[in-house]
Amino acid sequence: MKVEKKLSAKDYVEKIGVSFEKEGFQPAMGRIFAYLIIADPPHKSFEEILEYLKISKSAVSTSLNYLMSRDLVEYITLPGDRKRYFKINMSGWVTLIKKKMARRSFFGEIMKEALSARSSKYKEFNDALQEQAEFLEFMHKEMRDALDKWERKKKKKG
Amino acid sequence: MKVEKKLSAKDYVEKIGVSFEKEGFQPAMGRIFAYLIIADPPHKSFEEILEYLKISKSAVSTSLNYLMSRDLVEYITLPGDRKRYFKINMSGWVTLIKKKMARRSFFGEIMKEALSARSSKYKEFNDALQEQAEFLEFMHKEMRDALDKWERKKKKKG
DNA sequence: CAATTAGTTCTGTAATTACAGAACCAAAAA
DNA sequence: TTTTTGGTTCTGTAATTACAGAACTAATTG
Repeated sequence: MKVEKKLSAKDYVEKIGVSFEKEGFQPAMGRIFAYLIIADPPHKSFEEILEYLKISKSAVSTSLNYLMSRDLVEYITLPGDRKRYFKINMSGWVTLIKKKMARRSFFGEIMKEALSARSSKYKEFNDALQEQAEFLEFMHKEMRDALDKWERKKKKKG
Repeated sequence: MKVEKKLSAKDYVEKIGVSFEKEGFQPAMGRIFAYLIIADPPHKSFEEILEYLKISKSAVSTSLNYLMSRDLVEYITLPGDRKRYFKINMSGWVTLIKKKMARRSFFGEIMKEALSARSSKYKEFNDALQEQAEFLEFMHKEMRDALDKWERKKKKKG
C-alpha cells in the first residue's frame, strides 16, 4: 500500500510545468516558471536554473527572455554580484488573463461583423450567433468588473 | 487610393480563422469553424467544406471529428439525403470557456499546494504567491457567477 | 450482385518547434 | 591587457505537427 506523502519539489515542478504548458507555453518555459514558484529563495540565477532543470544555456536564455518580454518573469540584482537573479513577476498573470480576455472580446466583435454580412434568411442561426457574440461581450465586461473588484479589495486590504 | 469596402466572405474566414487559431486550434480547424460561421445556409456538407477551403478530405475529416468531440461543431441530416451537414454548435463556446476556467482554477490550487511546501522564509514572496492563488480562485468564482447571471438573463428573455 | 457515395484511416512528407551544443560577445575582474 | 563571467546568438537536428493523397470501408443505391 502506498504511503501518503507530500510531493517533492521536483514533482511540483513537473505538475506546475505541465499546467503552464497547457496555457500554451513551451515545455522549457513551463518548467522554468514552475521552478521559480517553488524556488527557495524565490530568485535564482541563470546557472542555478540550468543546473536544476538540466537544460541548455540557449533554452534558458530564450525562455527567460520570452517570459520577461511577457512580464511573467523579472530579475533582481544583488549588490557586489554580477549575476542577475530571476524571479516570478506576480502581476504578470493578471496581465496574461487580461490579454486573453481582450482576444475573446475581439473574437466576439468579428462574429458581429460576420453577422452583419450574413443574409437574413436562417434567422435562427443568426440569432444564436448574435447571442454568442453578446455572450463574449458580456463575459468580457463581467471580467473587467471582477478585475476592478479585485483591485479595490486589494487596495482596501493592503 | 483604396476604396472602403465590406470584407468578403473569404476575408472573414481568414480573420475568424486566425482568431480561432489563437485560441489554440490548428489552422484547418480554425478555417472550418470560420467557414461555418459565415456559411449560408449555416450547415455545409463535407464536400462543400473541402471544396470551399481547398483542403484535403483527411484534413476535413480529422478536423470535423475533433471539433465534434469538443462539442464545437455538430451535424444535422436532411430527409432523403445521405450526407451529413455540419454546423456550429453554439453552446460549445460556453463549454470551452468553462473548461479554460477550470484549468486556471486548477493552476491556482497547485500554487497553493506549492505554497504549503515552501519554507516560511521569504514571507513577501509567499504572500504574493498566496495572493496570486487567491486571485485565480476569485476570478474563477466571479466567472461562475457571471455564467449564472447570463443563464438567468437568457432564461428570462427566452 | 455491382457500383457509387460519404466519409475514415493510413502513409508519407514538408514545415515547424524546441532544444542542445558550440561559437560568440560585452562587461568586469585580475 | 588578458582572462573570466554571464549570458546571447547561431547552427544543426530530433521530434512533432499538420496536412495531402491514396487506399480503404461501410452503408446505400441501382
